[in-house]
Amino acid sequence: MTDDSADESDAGRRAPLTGRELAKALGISQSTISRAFSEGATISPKMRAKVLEAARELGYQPNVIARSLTTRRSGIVGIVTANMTNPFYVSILQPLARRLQQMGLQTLLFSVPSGQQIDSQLPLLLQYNVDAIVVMTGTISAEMARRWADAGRLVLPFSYTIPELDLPSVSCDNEAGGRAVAQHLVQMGHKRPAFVGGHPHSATSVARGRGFAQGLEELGVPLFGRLDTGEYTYEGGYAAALELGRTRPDAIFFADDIMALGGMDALRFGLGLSVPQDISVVGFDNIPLAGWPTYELTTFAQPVEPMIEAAVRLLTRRDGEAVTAEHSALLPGTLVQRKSVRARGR
Amino acid sequence: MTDDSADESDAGRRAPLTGRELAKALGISQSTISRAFSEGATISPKMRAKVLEAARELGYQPNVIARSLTTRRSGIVGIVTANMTNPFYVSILQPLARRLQQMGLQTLLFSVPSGQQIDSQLPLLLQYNVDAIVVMTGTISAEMARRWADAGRLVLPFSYTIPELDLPSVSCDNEAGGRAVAQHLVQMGHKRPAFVGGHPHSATSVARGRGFAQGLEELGVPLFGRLDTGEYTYEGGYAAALELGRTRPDAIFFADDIMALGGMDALRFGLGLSVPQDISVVGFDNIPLAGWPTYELTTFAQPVEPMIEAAVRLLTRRDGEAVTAEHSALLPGTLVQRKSVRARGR
DNA sequence: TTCAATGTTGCATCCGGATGCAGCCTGATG
DNA sequence: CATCAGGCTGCATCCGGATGCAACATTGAA
Repeated sequence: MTDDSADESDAGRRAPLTGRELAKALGISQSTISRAFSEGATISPKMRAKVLEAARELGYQPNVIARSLTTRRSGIVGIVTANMTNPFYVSILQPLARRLQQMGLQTLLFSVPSGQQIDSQLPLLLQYNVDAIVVMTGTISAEMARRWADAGRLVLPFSYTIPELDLPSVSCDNEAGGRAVAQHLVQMGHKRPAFVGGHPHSATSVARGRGFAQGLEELGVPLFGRLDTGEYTYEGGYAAALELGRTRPDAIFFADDIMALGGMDALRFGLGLSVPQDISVVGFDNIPLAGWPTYELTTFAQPVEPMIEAAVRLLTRRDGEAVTAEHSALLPGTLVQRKSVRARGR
Repeated sequence: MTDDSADESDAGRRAPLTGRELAKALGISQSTISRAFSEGATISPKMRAKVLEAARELGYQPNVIARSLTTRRSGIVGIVTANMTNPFYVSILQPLARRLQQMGLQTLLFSVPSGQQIDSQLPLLLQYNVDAIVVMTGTISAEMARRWADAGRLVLPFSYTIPELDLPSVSCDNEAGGRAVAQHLVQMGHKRPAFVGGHPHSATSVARGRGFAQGLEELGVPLFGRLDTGEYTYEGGYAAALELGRTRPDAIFFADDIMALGGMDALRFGLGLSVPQDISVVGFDNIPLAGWPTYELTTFAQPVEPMIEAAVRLLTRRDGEAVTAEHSALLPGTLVQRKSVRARGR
């Protein structure tokens, strides 16, 4: 634009251009630069265009850190996760991160020991002016949740809920899913269906188990057996299936896919049973592995896409609108029938 | 401590305590607070203790954002990844993130479309004053790499290298791995070994393939077939195995495990072959799935732990010491023998 | 043509910590 | 007891943008 802009664009310069430098080059004030880059600021369209054009030319971009110092917003969303070995979480994490990126948000990954209270980690995240956190695991104290709400920060349990707190959450309708599985199994003629949960107190596991048990009860089939020691892992599912399998159920519903796969391997290799000839297996999540020919696992699919969209919508709300439990999204999933369930004659 | 500290600790306060507030409460200056929290600052041990104690009591923690504005360091490490569906990356990401956390560093997750140049994303990361980036995929232009080096930022290719650039990197000795696989297969009596790579130009795939080919050559066994269309995915491996399998090799070495698993399924379910009776399969990485009883995949294990330690060591270097390609860590892996390779008689 | 209302821009200051420099205090030395 | 060095602390200012308020420009109406 102006003449002395030339040396500013010198490729050799180290530090990135600051707003004041750009302002000087254009003969205007730093405030104007700032306004050109903020949405609703009072600035003439002509001036804004001029600034943006010059910025593009000279490679100026507002420094996010400095900005967040005053705005107290960072454009960063924290994601708290444990157990990333579970493919389901990965199949969430990847698209979620990418969607957030598209919306101009960054993703700060936070890995916590499985099942633990995450309170102790949160102040640290607050330090980074994280705008919101998506919690895929663990529990939060009411006290800490309140502190975050007070600070205008959204805490969003994803794919599970923390029943005691008034937090919005995004999850699949787990209870309906459990019920759907029960109906399917009964319809296919099963008489001795069993259930393997993740943890006895995990809200997710409890909901799926409850839906399953109620669905069976409604159809007059008793729950043949139950174990809550699957821990949402392959190994846990393997061990649980080994134990439960000896009692000869004719079907096992696992509260998630990775446990179901472990369970199938236990039934096949540990007990020498054949799935689905000797026993049917159903999972929950519909991770990619469930479709592999070795497993062909029938499973209740979580609506991953809609869940991510719902989360993104909540995360990109303008402040001011408080977001409470009423904004929760409880989305319906669908039963995906493959080959791990067989009709049993009677 | 002092009397008016009482109302500072009032649980109802919204914004976190600032250094100036804490200073006032203690009757000292903000500079002193700052010094108490920075490593090599000139401050008496007694004063530091007093400040830290009061800080703990009143819940003060220095604001990371403000700090990074002047220091130009943020304590954040960016991790650039594509293809998180590959369990290998997950098995790196999780422990790496946790280790970094232990060192007081945060992890900013950056997901880019697979195989793409990541240049366009990097300025954004620089905006966040990210201290370093760990690149698990993609390529960087020399220009951009230089810009980062100039800014005192470490760019660390992990588990692969970008041959043209003078960057340190952490990876497994892929060529040695390929050679070890060749030796094992020949020793087990294979005469028609084939190779499936990820991409024709991927440095990793090329190195593994070269080691394999050279190893075979040294032992006087010709490479029976080769395909570089595996794309590091299950589906790619499946397709490649289908194609290659028809030519009847007696063993296939896949450049990574996930392709190998796809390949095994293709051989078994697509071609009706039995592994290892009809054909042997070897992978690379040693992901958890490789040990599952359905697969029992023989594979060359990457030394994940040492690789992560090496990365953390490079990432936590004090500045000033330039880190160049000479600091690269090329770590040895080990062949894990399971049941997907069978000795072939004459 | 004049005055007011509206629209733009600049000035000054703030966000929370880091840091160069000056001033103070301590203790050791002569 | 005086003096000087070295160790600590406080003061002032900076990092890069955001923003309330005042000043100025523009436009339209009277």
